[in-house]
Amino acid sequence: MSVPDRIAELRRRIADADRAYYLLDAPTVPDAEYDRWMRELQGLEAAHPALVTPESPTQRVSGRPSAAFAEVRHALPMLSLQNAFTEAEVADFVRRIVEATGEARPAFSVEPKIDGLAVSLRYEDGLLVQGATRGDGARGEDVTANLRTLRSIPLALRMPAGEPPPAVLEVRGEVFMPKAAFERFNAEVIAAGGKPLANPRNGAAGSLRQLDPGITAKRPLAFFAYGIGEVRGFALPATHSALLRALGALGLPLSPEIDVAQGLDGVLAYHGRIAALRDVLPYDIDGVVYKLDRLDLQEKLGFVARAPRWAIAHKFPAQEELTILEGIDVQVGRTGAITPVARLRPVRVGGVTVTNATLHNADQIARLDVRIGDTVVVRRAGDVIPEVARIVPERRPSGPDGQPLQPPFVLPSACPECGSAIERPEGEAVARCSGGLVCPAQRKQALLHFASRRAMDIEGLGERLIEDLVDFGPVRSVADLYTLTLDDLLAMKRRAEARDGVTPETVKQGKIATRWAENLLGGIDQSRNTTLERLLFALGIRDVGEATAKQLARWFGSLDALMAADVEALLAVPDVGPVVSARIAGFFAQPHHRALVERLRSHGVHWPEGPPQRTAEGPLAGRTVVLTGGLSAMGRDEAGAHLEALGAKVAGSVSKKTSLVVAGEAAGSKLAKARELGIEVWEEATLLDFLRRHGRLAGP
DNA sequence: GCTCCTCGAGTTCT
DNA sequence: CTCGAGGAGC
Repeated sequence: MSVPDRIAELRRRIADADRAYYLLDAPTVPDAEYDRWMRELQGLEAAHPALVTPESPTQRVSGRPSAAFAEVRHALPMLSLQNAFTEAEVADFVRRIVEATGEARPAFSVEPKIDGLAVSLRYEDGLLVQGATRGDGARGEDVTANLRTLRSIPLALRMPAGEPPPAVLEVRGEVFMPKAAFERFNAEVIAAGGKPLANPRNGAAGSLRQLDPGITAKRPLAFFAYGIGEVRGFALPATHSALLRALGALGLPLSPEIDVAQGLDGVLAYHGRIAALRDVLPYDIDGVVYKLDRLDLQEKLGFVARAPRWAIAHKFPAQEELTILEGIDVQVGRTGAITPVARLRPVRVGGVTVTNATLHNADQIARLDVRIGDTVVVRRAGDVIPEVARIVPERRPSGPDGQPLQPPFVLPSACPECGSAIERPEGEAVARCSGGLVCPAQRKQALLHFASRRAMDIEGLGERLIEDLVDFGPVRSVADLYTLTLDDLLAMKRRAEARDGVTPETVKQGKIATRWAENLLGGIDQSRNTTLERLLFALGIRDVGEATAKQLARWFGSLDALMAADVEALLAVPDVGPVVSARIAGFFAQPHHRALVERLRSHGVHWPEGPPQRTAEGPLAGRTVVLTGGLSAMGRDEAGAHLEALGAKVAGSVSKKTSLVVAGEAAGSKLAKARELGIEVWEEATLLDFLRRHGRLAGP
């Protein structure tokens, strides 16, 4: 056998073995044999460098660490999917498809929704030339070198003999870390004294973003294909399921659970079947995906705001786990609100480790009847925030008499931070510390709020620094921030470090260590230049949030006009009723609040003032707009500011009164609601076009 | 007085 | 995101 033939044979055997091992999970050759082939191939290639090709299995690790990842523009955007959490939502989805297509019982290509990260593989003339992350859907990162190290990703498409490869074939799919491989990998890392990966999903994402492909190569990653992007010179079959089979024939790995289901009952049965398999599947999933099978019908249905109308992700209900409630702490908020927080024995729920969960208030504790030591069900609801769903009464620790060891939990009657009485007004759910700004916790929260991005936006002033400023520095009220000197800050730092028993870095390192203090002073200085609405919000008047502050600023135009307004004048402001109006008037009636405002002014805090603006003007006057999802060209705030400048009222939630919804990337429940109510929806491009036409944006 | 809309406030983890 | 409660309209 000639050397080129032998090389070709070895490459084919290795590729087949890779496929069997990673895709079919059924090794066909012993590891030793595989290693022998690989070594032989490496030897032959070393002796005949001219025969080395990029798609040879020896070339998976290119070895050259890239400095950073280049940006890749996807030829066709990588789409997001609508989500459904209930059978009713799926029924709606199927009904819409039935109505739009006239098919009584449409066929769906169905697959598990793998919890990994989406990538796009670009094959040109049959060879893998580029691999990219999803990014924002339009642009991702070039991670070709890293993806090449995945043994389940073919470097070259396996074409049937005599058939030419497609000129371009972009394959979309999911990179993930199989559960068993994740456990094995972490066990090894821990044994070696390293830091384990948090969960398979993050492990996969982190591995792909390694600058050194050599590291990625050591991570047990796998890939499943689920769709395509740009295609040239490749005859598309009639259905999505046939397309997937075709990808499989080209050597691309597919989830073995892929199937075809007919109609609503079919997809729901599939959902049930996969949910039952969830724990035994070798990879993490968070739901299943239904795609209308016929490609011609897919095209007919089209897209809404970057999500196809012909596909939906049917998510599994929030995951629940059992753990032990080790204690209940109480936190004091900016308004004095007392919030009980459950301290939990750390538990992994839906991919993240949960140690805290809010218990909201005393009513919630009573409703749940949680006691320290109880076994509780922790759930990650609404995708993110963990909550204690219920307790497991059978597991409550009890004494020999059968009585619970722990009494029911009662909120303390004195504030843990300042000792002031905790009061709960009749009929209200929240209890509050009565200490006001005497309470250090409230003072710190007030400062944090004042400095926050949406208020005065003081860069460099975070939670940690505020702790020290209040405990060891001269800061008692927000106005004190504007008289701070470098010496104050360094003295404060020394005291804080002395308490912590740290060698004073300020002394040790001299000038370098003053950098943070200079940055903070710079941040404070910049915040002097602000707007009336930011200042009003920053003052932290109860029930005056961003929206109300904006209304007040517009209505009165100047701070003096607002401060001079009585309860009656305030009632005339939109969205201000008796409660809020009394709070505002009450706030400014207090001499120390008036003095605070004067101090801020005299220390250079300033903002533009103007005449009252009590009516909206512009092309969007009278329209209420809601922004949802992520925009790529600008932030949501920025878009909102543009819309307001054109006369729109920008609201936070969708209702009958909403006249327009702008849906960006990964828009969720608000978009769904807008559709349900039949409200006009714009995608980002429409918005940008509109802004351009009204002179809010330059260029095309 | 009832009901629907909004807004405010608080929260978790990476 | 969710809950509670204020505002506004009927």
